[in-house]
Amino acid sequence: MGRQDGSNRDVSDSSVDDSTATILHIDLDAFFASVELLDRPELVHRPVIVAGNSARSVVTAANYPARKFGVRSAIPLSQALRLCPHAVVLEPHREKYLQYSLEVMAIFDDVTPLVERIGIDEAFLDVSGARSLLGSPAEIARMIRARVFTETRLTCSVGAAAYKFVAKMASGRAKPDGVLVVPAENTLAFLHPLPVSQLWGVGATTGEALVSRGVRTIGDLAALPLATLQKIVGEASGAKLSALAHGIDPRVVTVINDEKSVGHEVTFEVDITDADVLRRELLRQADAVAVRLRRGGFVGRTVVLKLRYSNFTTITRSRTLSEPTDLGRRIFEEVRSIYDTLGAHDRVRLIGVRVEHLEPTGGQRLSLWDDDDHWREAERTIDGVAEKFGRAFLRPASLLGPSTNRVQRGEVGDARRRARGDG
DNA sequence: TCTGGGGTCCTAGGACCC
DNA sequence: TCTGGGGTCCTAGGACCC
Repeated sequence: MGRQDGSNRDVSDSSVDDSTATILHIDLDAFFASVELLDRPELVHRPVIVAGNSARSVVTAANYPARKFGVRSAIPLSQALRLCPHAVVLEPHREKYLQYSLEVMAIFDDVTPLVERIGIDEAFLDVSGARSLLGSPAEIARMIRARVFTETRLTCSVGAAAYKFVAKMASGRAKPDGVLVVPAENTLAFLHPLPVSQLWGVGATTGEALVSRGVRTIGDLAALPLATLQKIVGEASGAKLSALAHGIDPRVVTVINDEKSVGHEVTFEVDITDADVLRRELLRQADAVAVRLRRGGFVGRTVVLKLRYSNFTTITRSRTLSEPTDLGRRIFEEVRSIYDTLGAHDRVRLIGVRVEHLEPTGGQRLSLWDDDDHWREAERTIDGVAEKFGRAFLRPASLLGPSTNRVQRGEVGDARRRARGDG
């Protein structure tokens, strides 16, 4: 294991046999903050926080000088500024982060086709097939880090291990700007002394439940009888956590990541009581969700409304449709109806729309129009026609005869059904 | 001085079917 | 006759991750 003594950031001990550590986890350091600092080099040594400009913002990212004051991702910005009043707060620029992300991921793709992206700033790489060409995992890690820095001026940290979650935990302990290699035979020696809260999948709730029962380290967790653990965290989670604590992780690096739901939500700057404002927001979100569904080539079967009230209690209400949809109108109709049946309610802090149970539309996406404004127009046309003449009107164009207004409208419905693969 | 927005996975109860 | 059990779908909530 490199860095056992915490003295060197890199794996310079050539006696370490790293040939079994073929899974790399690569994590860009303080990613959003680092990207912002590329344009503001004069701030590099000052505490910098990236957060939205709202009274209810939370910290999106913080650089290491800010972290020294206890500033962490996801804490309220107001709290962060109490911890570190002289921090510089910068607004996020997601498009820019995406560009850098693509650049970095392209470097990973040069190393191996087995790249599993995790969010915008992390990835797993299976380099078992790249060793003969590119060297040992530690050498590959060094090469990737050098390329990332040369090409983007961003630093990243790399964990190398025989198992995904060990690689993930190793990169966390290598941060910032470091490498940590955990060969297979060192897996348990690496894991067992660590606090149980650091195990991937153990969050605040589970961590507290375990510590309150005297389970402090991952070693303690491994010693806990499976049935006892399952009584605490449930059957599935118990089996998983127990396996991880024993250094067992069957997950492999997977390139394909099927999307299972698409949603949008927003927290208002002040709580809202006006039902019309909420309905308008639902319409906006339903449209945005529909655009993303179509862009991805999906229809969804279940529509979910999410509300968070002023006291922070959060509810969800869902309905499964008889036919899956990618239409903003249809999604809106459903969430508005759910919302309206909820009746009188408290002040609303957050509202959101999600569509689940996605299916590919089958066949290629409809290419009648290229941009979403035309799509929206088509939706309104279809729904307008349906309201006026009934759904039966939206039959395949072939049944309607030559080119009239009606036929064109019929074609829209037909093309949409074909794009979905159900007609 | 309260608590973002994007997601995934699991649990649990009830309906319903065999 | 008063009672089983498995499987699946649906819904609501919660833990967790980035």
